[in-house]
Amino acid sequence: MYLRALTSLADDGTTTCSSEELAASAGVNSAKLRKDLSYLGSYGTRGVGYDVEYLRYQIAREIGVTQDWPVVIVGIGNLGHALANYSGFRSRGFRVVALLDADRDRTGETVAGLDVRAFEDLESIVADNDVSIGVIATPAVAAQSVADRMVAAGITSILNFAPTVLSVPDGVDVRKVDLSIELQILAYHEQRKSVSSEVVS
Amino acid sequence: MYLRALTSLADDGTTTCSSEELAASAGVNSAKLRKDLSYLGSYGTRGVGYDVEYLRYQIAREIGVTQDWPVVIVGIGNLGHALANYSGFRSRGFRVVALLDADRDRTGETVAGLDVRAFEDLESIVADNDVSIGVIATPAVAAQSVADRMVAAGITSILNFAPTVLSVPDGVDVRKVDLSIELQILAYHEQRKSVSSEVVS
DNA sequence: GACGTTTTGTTCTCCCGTTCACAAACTCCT
DNA sequence: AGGAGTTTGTGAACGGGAGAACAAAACGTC
Ligand SMILES: NC(=O)c1ccc[n+]([C@@H]2O[C@H](COP(=O)([O-])OP(=O)(O)OC[C@H]3O[C@@H](n4cnc5c(N)ncnc54)[C@H](O)[C@@H]3O)[C@@H](O)[C@H]2O)c1
Ligand SMILES: NC(=O)c1ccc[n+]([C@@H]2O[C@H](COP(=O)([O-])OP(=O)(O)OC[C@H]3O[C@@H](n4cnc5c(N)ncnc54)[C@H](O)[C@@H]3O)[C@@H](O)[C@H]2O)c1
Repeated sequence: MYLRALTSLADDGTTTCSSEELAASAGVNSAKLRKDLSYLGSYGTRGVGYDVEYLRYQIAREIGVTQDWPVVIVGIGNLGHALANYSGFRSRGFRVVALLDADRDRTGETVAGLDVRAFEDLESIVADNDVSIGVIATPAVAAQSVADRMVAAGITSILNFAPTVLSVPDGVDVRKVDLSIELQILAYHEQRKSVSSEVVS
Repeated sequence: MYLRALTSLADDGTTTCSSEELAASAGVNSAKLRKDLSYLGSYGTRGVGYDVEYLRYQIAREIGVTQDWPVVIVGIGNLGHALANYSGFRSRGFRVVALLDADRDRTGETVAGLDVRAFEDLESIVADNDVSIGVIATPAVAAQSVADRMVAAGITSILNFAPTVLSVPDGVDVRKVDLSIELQILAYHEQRKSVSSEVVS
């Protein structure tokens, strides 16, 4: 989030910023921001603030997005199409090297300038491109088996969009994005709002 | 997550489950699960476990997804199309009542059986359908102004996909889904893995 | 009806992230 | 050069979530 805020400040032509300003753009408390940054090193100047470009680079280096990370996307349906077409990944240090789908009808289709390839090609693509990050956008029932194949092929980080809990060996990271649950959380708070207003009225 | 795990168990024909089993399907610790459920009430039976269907209904009721929540999606680009076509929302208590876009070329297009309508129609759609949840899938530059319009129209919960911090009045909930940050988190751990293995070798 | 077994509900403790608050460090002005 | 003003970096206090552990409750068996 700080990286994003800094990039945005740099685009606006800002060269220097205080922890207060940066915290405001990132939407957090300034003390938290300073403590977070202090774990990376002492990149600020007391009485002055932080150099936007310098700090931006330091954070990018710490995260590891100064290099380009190759990524494969498996499951080129509704969501897979959107992800493949998204330009924001490229500009933030990620490069989609392959789109894979089990459906023979989709194989050969071209999405965002890339051919959709057969799921069987996973192993060779991962090996050839040194891919360590995989995205799962298949239906939930297929997700675990896709994850297993990914892990066997050498992928060690998975971003999962399917609404299912994946089990993977130690050493493999999984993050999941669950849009239905996000909506349900909103609905819960929404319900509580209307309940409490009913009590008032 | 528990709701999803219970639905999945119910689909498998399971009628009763222990906290241990349910925790395993949800991917959490069983003590945590029991404590979480205890906030809702005492729905289990000691020595037996939980009745799957009964507990499922109780959680759904608590969250507020026994009723259908009307939702509007603004920004029918790559991501908006995917969201509109997603059937999982409907089955989890949400109903997409309108798709809105500022681009006149998109207006009139039909996506997932719904006409894409002009962004100007927001106020009347929200009022007519009693919409309280809005999804933002526009570019980042437009997100804040869309959010402002939503709030003015009466929406009080926003799910934001644009990579930007939204500021909204008190009483309005915002949740954001940031896919680039998810990938960056994976990349960070990935980088640390390779650094530590280099030290070993 | 008493006893052993199973499983929940809850207490207690630990740990970690967040925030406050302030000393240290830097700049600028006189 | 020195003092006033500003802003960082960090020690200390706070709060809350997570897990271990156990008492209470239900069930089955004899
Ligand atoms: N579309 C959304 O907006 C959205 C929102 C939330 C969650 N999701 C989740 O994301 C996932 C994908 O959603 P979608 O709408 O794109 O579904 P989809 O059905 O449109 O696409 C799924 C794709 O995966 C492919 N596939 C199926 N099994 C496969 C396998 N074993 N190996 C490789 N590819 C396989 C299918 O051929 C298809 O192209 C689902 O799990 C869904 O629940 C989607
Ligand atoms: N596509 C993805 O997979 C993906 C991934 C991560 C994040 N995002 C984010 O989601 C958002 C949408 O991404 P996308 O790829 O669908 O972009 P897109 O450009 O394909 O679609 C954006 C849509 O929003 C509409 N729009 C623009 N300004 C508007 C306004 N003021 N009011 C209403 N509609 C307006 C445009 O006409 C367009 O149809 C972006 O902020 C993007 O950063 C997308």
